[in-house]
Amino acid sequence: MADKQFVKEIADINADFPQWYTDVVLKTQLVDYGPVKGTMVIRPYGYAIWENIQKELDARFKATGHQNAYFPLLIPKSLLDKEAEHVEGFAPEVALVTEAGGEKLAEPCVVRPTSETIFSTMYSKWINSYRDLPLKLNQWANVIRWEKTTRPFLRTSEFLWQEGHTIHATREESLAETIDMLHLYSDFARDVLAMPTFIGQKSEKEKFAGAEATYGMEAMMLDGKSLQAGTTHHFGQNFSRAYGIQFLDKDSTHKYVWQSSWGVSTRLIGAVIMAHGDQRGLVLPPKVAPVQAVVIPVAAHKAGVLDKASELAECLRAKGIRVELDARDQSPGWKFNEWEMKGVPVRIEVGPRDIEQGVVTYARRDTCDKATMPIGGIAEGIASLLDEIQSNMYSKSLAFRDSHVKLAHNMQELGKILDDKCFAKVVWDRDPACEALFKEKFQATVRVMLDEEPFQDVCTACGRKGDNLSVALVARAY
RNA sequence: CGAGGUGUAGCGCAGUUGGUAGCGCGCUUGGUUCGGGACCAAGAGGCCAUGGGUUCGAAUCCCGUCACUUCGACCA
Repeated sequence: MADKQFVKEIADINADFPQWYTDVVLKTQLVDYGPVKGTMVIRPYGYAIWENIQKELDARFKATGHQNAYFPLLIPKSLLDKEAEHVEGFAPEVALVTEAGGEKLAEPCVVRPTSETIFSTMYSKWINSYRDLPLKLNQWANVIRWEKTTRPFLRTSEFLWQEGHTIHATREESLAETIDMLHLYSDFARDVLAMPTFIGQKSEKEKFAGAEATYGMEAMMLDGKSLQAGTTHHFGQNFSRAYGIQFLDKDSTHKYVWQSSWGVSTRLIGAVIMAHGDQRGLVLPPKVAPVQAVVIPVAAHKAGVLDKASELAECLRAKGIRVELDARDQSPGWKFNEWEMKGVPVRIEVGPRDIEQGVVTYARRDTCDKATMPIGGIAEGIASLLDEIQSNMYSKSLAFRDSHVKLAHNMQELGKILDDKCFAKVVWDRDPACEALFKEKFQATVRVMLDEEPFQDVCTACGRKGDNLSVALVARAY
């Protein structure tokens, strides 16, 4: 429940950011811990954020020729075992079902940690001809990965996500899909989550188990740590060979399909919280906020106030704004704080004074500014204010990010940059030993390799020249 | 899985050298309030995480277990 102590506890968000994060997700009633360790109960307020993310993303998937489907939660263990690298990568974290209905199963099933194996199995049955390709499916589902340590939204044993699995006749097409989806994600993060991201290829070490290449979208959190907010994978023919997904091509020969997969999860909610929050709690971008505007009557007992407030709420609702009328019997100040903590973008106050002057008082969450606007045309006014907040939040995030990225020419600089809670751009010769050095010295990792020209001709880590130099983003990460 | 921390009312905590349980918030009822977490009054709510010791007596001391949590290693 919202309380005074909470506002004090998070007074300095930089002092203990992870703690602030945990407090805020629990106390704003986004989630509770589940009875099974590492699981979370997503409460309605938290789930509504996910629903908004789903709605926006799903529309983008459909617009790019994808369809939704659903595949089973339980996967026979033997299916998982077919792709060697994949099994090895996921084995430590799969949950295994060995018994059901009081009897031991003939073959144990894994609870899906991801669904490449089952998609591939079905694809092998469905695909005959090049005419069946491409096939671009997505599913909204839950998966289970038995992680060692967990944090709500960022890493839980069970999480919700979407996973797209596509198969194509050619390598080029499948690679293009992988890259296109990466951009779809980062556009989505920018336009909907108001969150700038870095995109690029993952290092060999950070690659998805079984993939030929993995691409990632990294977002900067307010404490200067990075969060992987989405990934896309190009599998080449690794899975199609393991699962026998073949088609008869125009040239009358059998060929293996080329495959991609991509996903984002409820972790995006965590990303939004950690990218925009402040001392008072959540700050939600209007496009994902469960409640975009809250109407709070002031002196509700006085004649006409409650009527006016509910009339206003109705007017905003008619305009398609997600609005809530808070007519609870609490003092206005109490409500102000609660809704601020919950990150509602706009608060509208209606009191006798406003009514008399034909205005409403509003406060925007992103800047905490308070002003008035005329009651006439209120719906249009609030709608455009929401747009303004959405774009302002992005500008603010972008400015923050850009001022927290620095070039590291050598290891001394890199250490300093990371300690200043910034991201570093390094020049890297792609030697795993250099990558290991980042980790060993600074507990930092190569997040992604950026599509940029090297800013010097030697590797930041080892100082040697090389013909394989690329710019990489190095940061400490969640 | 390693290292710390914490388990006492729904939440946050106090509880002194051992003597049988308290505070704030929240909740219920009634009343006054209402422009930044209002006030008064009356209530309800506890196997002090758990199992074993020590003791006349344990929330308190000792040992074990479990849970949660933070930091590292691993991952969306």
